[in-house]
Amino acid sequence: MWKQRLNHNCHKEESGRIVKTDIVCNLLRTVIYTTPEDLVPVVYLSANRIAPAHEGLELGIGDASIIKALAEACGRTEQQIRIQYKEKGDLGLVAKASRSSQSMMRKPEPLTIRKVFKTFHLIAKESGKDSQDKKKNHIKSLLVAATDCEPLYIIRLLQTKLRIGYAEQTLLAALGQAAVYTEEHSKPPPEIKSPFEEAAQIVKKVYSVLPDYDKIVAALLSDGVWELPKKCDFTPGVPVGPMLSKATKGVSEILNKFQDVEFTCEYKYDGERAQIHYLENGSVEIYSRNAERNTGKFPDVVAAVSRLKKTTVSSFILDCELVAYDRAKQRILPFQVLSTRARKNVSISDIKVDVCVFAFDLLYLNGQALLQENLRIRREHLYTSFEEESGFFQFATSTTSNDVEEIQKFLDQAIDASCEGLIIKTLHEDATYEPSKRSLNWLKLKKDYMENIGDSLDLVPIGAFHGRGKRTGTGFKEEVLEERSTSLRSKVIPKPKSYYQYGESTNPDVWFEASEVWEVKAADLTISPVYRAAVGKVDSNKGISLRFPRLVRVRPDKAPEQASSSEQVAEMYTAQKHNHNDKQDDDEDD
DNA sequence: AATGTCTGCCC
DNA sequence: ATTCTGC
DNA sequence: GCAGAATGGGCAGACATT
Repeated sequence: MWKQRLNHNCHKEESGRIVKTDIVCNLLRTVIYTTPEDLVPVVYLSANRIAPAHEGLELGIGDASIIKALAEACGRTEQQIRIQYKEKGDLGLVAKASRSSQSMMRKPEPLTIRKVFKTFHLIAKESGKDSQDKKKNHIKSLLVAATDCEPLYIIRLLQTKLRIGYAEQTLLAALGQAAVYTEEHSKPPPEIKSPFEEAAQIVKKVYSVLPDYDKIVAALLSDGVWELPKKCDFTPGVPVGPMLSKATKGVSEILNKFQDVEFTCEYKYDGERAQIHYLENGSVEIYSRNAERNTGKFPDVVAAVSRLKKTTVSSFILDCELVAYDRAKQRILPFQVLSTRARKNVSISDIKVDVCVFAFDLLYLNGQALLQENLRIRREHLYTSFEEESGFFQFATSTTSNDVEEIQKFLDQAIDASCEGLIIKTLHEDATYEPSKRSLNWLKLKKDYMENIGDSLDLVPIGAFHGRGKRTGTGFKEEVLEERSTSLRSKVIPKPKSYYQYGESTNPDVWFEASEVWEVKAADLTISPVYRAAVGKVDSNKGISLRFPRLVRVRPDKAPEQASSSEQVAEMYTAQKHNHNDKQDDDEDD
């Protein structure tokens, strides 16, 4: 009764989301008709997940462990596997090409979805001494039993990189469509014109407020897709997908998009997104942008919101940014400082980096969902539900204006206040909270999105790593990438020049002669434990690196000698608002 | 006990 | 995080 | 415009190794 085979996943050659959705839809229909009890594992594997994000279950397996398992399973050295990985650019393909050398007395049982899913859970649950060996052995057992294209997909599932143009949104659509086909419970309501399309939207929306396949699959099987929103609603205690924003290039684009509607501008704080659930029974949970449970990392935040909620408040869900904060100097601290905080089972007395909550939205209050309310209403509830306390809990600074110069000025103020920029939100029109949707409703404006503004450096490529896919992603269009690759191929040198400065653990696949100049944009400059640009200028041992680096353009008009100098890089670092500490100077250059 | 490697998760 | 690409 | 797949820096924590 549980014979769904893993190689249902072998649809790499198909192109187009519609076709892929149909294929998965048919798989799901088959499972629903034949072995509905398998639908949960089928859906999880198909989503390339093992549990809801907020449950914190992780495989704890990466390329290194996979290479080790692969080497043992096919009787080869790790080095051989690594070389082949470089050739093929895909560990799954390496697995597929390797025949297991494990001598089996008997052919192992064929793999089933259930078996694979179960094994993934066993892998996730191994911990403590020798756990890495145990995880590796679980992987080997899967590889030994795998046939046809199964090794390929087992490895890719373990890497969480299916790379077949198929991911969560396609699964959700397929799930909705399959439910329409297999509807036994109720016909589509008469007002519904395109049931497949609408069923897909229903499942996506439900998943965005209740990201839990166990619950959704159970409800689909028992009551059907048209009842799904009633059975699976937003639930306090379970994280909602946080509303996201879209990048814009400048104030004029914003005025363009929000021509005749009222909007507000808020500081965009540089910290960690947090969704704080406070339930009637007094329990508190803090979730990250990606729905990870972070409660144990922020006991100070739990205390702050509990203390600063007004007495009329019995439950809430708060959307906010947690920002490192120096209470003595009343200053926001950089993200890099926040990231040094301890993460597990933190005691308030051990906290070394204080945090201020900057609150900007309220999704739930005293038993009532606010998601469907306009921002104006939600924000009023927010303001009346909490007491501000400097350095502990503050409302995000905001202003309401549609004047170009005022907004520009407000952006400058935000940057001066150590923020990344602004978030712009409508107050009435399209102003409901849309979980997970990268809708137009929220726009973000950062200096580094604006042309000719923000930090931009002229850099010389001196080393490179081989990519592992067909396309690449940090400012290189395919054509430019091809050009640069061709041009630099003739500049490859066997060893780095004696004057190159690089960390011991920096081992590029190829080194280049200094030959061309690239203009690179970044959001920030940071002190780096690995890179050595301008080493000694700002920190005696560490260099400077870029946050969110991307290629803007190649500068054929510039020679390597005209690239940004160490002095310039150090200056740019020091010029950043945060970095007005006092440090000494030293020697050297790039 | 100290150091190194790997992983997950922030941005 | 940002950016690019096929649909 | 959506969805997916590429890509970046840097930190703590868990284990493994020395």
